[in-house]
Amino acid sequence: MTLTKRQKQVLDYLVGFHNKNKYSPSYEEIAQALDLASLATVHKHVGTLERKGFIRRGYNQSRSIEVIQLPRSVRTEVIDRAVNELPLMGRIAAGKPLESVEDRETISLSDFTRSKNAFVLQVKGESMRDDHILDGDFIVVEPTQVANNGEIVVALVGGEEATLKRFYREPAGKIRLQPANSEMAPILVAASDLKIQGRVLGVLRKY
Amino acid sequence: MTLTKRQKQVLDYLVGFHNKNKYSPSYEEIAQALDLASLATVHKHVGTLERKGFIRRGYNQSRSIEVIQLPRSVRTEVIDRAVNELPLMGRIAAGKPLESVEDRETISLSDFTRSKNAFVLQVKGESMRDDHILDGDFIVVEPTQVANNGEIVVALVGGEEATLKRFYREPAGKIRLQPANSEMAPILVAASDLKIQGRVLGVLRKY
DNA sequence: GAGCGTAGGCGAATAACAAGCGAAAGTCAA
DNA sequence: TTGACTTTCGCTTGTTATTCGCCTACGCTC
Repeated sequence: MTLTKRQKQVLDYLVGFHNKNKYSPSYEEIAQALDLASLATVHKHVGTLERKGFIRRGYNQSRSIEVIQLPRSVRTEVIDRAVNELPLMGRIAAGKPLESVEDRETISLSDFTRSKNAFVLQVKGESMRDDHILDGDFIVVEPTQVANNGEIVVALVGGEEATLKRFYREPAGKIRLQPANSEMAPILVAASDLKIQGRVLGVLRKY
Repeated sequence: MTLTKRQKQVLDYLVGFHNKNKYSPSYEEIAQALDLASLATVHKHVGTLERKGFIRRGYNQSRSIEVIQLPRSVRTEVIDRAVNELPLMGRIAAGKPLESVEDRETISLSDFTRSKNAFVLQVKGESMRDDHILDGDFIVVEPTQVANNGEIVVALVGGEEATLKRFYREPAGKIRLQPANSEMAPILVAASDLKIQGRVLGVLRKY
């Protein structure tokens, strides 16, 4: 159940009043606080809040309004969001102080996966350095058997060695696995000797 | 069920608004936030989100949109696994077929944040290229006013321009902001002209 | 490339509901 | 019984949601 703006104001007042006085206000007092001229309006608000389950009260009993505590699920929701999604505040180097941002786009790991069963590997070695993937970085990998030219893949050469390289088709059914490091030579293998394990969707780095 | 970019923006706004106000926005307010001229468009988006099961609402009732949270049981399996945590399968370039993995370590965004209120910025420009941070990368930023030598910081120079640079203290109360790009010169400023906005905890890149 | 489905969009008219009023009548506990 | 409350009635006036017709753009299939 949700509240409208006005209903929330009424509820807030009820909570505040009770916190202060340990008893609940009369309709007259509520009307004054909310600048209402008619008790009928107050009555309607109170009725609505009761119907929606935010308060309880005794029929015809004065000052009998009780605020019902919110269940924990609300709190959990907030925390879960905070942990798993980070707000995207904008772009940097645009020349602005990046303060007040109302957009509230968010980033979560799912933005990096798309397919449901991606996994992460930690990179060892410098073979992709010139592609800005460093020793210790984490790569998000989508399992697949095929790849397109130029994509970064995790591949198994000759059934033994797993490597991280860029993938290129060459003439005569050959595949070239190209490291991004001028000190390393490309690997040329027959397509039959190569088993692609996955394609790289993203990179994560932790300082 | 998946969302389009626009739909996600709408949902993000709904979540943000409700977190802030504890009640939901009117269609008018949604339209303004998303820069839409017609309420009909908002209505269609809201309808779609409802059909896809992300929100619930009362027919003809104002401000009645509720964002649906998955029950805890489902959440643990689906979200925590697929969305927020990815299995860490091991290290690559170690020479193994990376199949059978029993370790089941996981990576989640919270591994990148530590502090509770980190946020994300998208990098524009090439100023940190030699540090392997590229145009379009996302950086995870922890808000802070201080930094240590050599850390990458988001800083405001002269109250106007926000930049991403490495931070170094120099003699005589000067600060040097060092880009990681041989074509760019370092910036030297008095400490009083510099306001640090945050420190970079990590980098996320999406291909 | 024509045809089709879906997402995203616009404005304006219409329908529902929320919020308000005043006055009178009803309840309850001291 | 009385004073301090709460309920109820009919009616008005915002505020919001819904709907209709029509448009563009994109990706897919035949």
